[in-house]
Amino acid sequence: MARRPTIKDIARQAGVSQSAVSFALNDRPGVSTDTRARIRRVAEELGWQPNSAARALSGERSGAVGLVLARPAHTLGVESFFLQLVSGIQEVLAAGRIALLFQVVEDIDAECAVYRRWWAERRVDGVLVVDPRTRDPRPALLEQLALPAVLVGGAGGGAHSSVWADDARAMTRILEHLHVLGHRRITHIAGLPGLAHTARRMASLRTEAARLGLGPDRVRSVVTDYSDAEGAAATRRVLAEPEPPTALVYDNDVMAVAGSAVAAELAIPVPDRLSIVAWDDSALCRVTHPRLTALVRDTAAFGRLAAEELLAVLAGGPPRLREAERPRLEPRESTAPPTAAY
Amino acid sequence: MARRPTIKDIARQAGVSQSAVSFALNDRPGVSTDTRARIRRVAEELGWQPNSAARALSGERSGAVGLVLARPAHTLGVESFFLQLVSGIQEVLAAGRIALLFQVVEDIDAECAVYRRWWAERRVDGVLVVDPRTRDPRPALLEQLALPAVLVGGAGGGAHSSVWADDARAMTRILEHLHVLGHRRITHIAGLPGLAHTARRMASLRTEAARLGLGPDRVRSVVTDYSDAEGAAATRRVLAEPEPPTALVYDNDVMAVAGSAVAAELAIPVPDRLSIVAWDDSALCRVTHPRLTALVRDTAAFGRLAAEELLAVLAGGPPRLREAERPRLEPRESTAPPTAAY
DNA sequence: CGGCGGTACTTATGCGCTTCAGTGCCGTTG
DNA sequence: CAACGGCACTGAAGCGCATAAGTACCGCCG
Repeated sequence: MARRPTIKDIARQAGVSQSAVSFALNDRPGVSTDTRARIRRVAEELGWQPNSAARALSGERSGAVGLVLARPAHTLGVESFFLQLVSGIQEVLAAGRIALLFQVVEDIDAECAVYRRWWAERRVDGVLVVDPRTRDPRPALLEQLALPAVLVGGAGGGAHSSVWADDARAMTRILEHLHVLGHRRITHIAGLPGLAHTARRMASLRTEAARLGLGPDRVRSVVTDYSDAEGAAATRRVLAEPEPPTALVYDNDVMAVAGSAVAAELAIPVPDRLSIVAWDDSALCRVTHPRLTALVRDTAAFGRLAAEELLAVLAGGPPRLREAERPRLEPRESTAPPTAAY
Repeated sequence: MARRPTIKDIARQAGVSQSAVSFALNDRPGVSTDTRARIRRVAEELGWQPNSAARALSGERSGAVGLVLARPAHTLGVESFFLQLVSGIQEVLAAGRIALLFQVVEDIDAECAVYRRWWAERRVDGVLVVDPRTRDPRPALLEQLALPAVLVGGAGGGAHSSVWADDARAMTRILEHLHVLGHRRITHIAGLPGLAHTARRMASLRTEAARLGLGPDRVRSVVTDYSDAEGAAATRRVLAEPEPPTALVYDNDVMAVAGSAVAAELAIPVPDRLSIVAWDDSALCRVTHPRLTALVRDTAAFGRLAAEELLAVLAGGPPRLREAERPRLEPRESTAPPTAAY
């Protein structure tokens, strides 16, 4: 591998000491404008870039942050959420020349092990924690390790910053949409019950249903693991009931599409006899026939917000609770008034 | 942040010098079995882990490899391929305590810039290059930088190792399946024409069609950008022709699902009047109705193979061409003999 | 019994950078 | 005019580890 220039090379060529170079390149006082410019020029010419290891070693900053995704292999990858999120995160990180360490593991214990290792190896300056849970061991661990973190989708509170979306309000919005159309029997096909946002959505569903005068016999949640298989199974189950719901709200796009396939298979017309709403929009919702009404969020923006907040925390900022842009309901062909005939 | 133990701490506590500790922990000769065991025990007790920056600085190894994904934002995330691949990659890397730097960028120029930066900053020891192209600037760049690399899905040749899947054979298999069923007018909805594997598939399609005595008027490829939108558009276009194909082969699952939705919309029964095959299986292929016949590959295994090869290259091994497990065609309800009536 | 080779260590140096404690110089001030 | 403070810069130490170059000791042989 070709030898890469160091500040020593720059110092020699510019006729100054190494520390002058370091000062100049890091915008620190103690170097005259002329000298600074000269040093900058030489650095440019030589194509110098700081050696991240050396910088990390002396500066106590690794210049990298971590993100670990704990998902059993079979639920991996059909969701559009993550790559979008990561894409947004990196727009912000790249500007600050921060690298992203990414790891996918099987479960939350492995995730904790990764944090410990990253901490011990000083690999990362901070982490983005996704999929916050109702009973979550991670914040305590990270606090103990004093590893800066931002909870992506967290509810706030505790020592860490959170960025969050207003799930409660979004759920209210969806229910309102369905209620106005005339639906009175609505089932929410929820995701993993342990996840904080699932709990928030379920709670909001109950509250809002009560407000509309609809009891748990008419509006309720059933939980799944987010996979297409469980989404389909849950759909089959509720549609087989004597008084099936006239509308289904799915916690992600994959389950919504799976559910819509089940309806097709059972020859239940959508939206005439069954309305379908997907939480999170993606190409999937537009490739089904009919296309699915979906709750649209700007996931990349969410990622940007999370990354910005992590940078703020790394810069010494206080923990904050930051709300993402409000999601928007995009009505498509899969929701309509329930036909009286059914 | 709590102070993390260093080899100095271990040395003090074990009553030996720092180098003895280094030797002991790195399985190098020059330390007695007893001392080695004692040092190991102390290290264990203190929960010591090597500081990656220090190791990188003195050892010239960063202990990390990189993967960059160049995709325009809108085509991101609906495919199951990547997270599966990454998941497989990490199974192998985690065992060797290698971290993965992951970056998603807009295009290949940005990707090259990332390689340059990683190289200059000594962030990574090597990279995994995905989506090889027919005219690809990346191998030359990486060779110039002397950055070890493995081409994931490459065709071999040149200075780098490749891991690849036998696309030609898989295409032959698909055509054979359709031909046996009686299909004579077949259209391949291909992905991005610049990608090497797309080119391989298209070439194989031509060769095999010729062998079966089917000219380009009956069997051909049309190119897209892999997105659901273009997949749908292409489907609409070819189905509107006077003599539409009786079978469509899609280069990914997303387009196959989009295409199947178009068929539903046009009230073209699948598989009676139109057979559909998806290249790459995922939950998507199982949530449509009918479920899609798909070319199943073990993508995680592909990732493992790629990571293993990269480790081999980093260990000084010669460039090799390694073939992944053969893909398998999984017939489902979307393929059947074309009904004579149509 | 001197020398020799091997084992089991220690000491010292360096990786590339940051940073702190100087040093020399100049202009200002009482 | 001596004392002083500030500026522009240098020198050196140190981050945690790897490693080359010693050193001390032991057993063995001629």
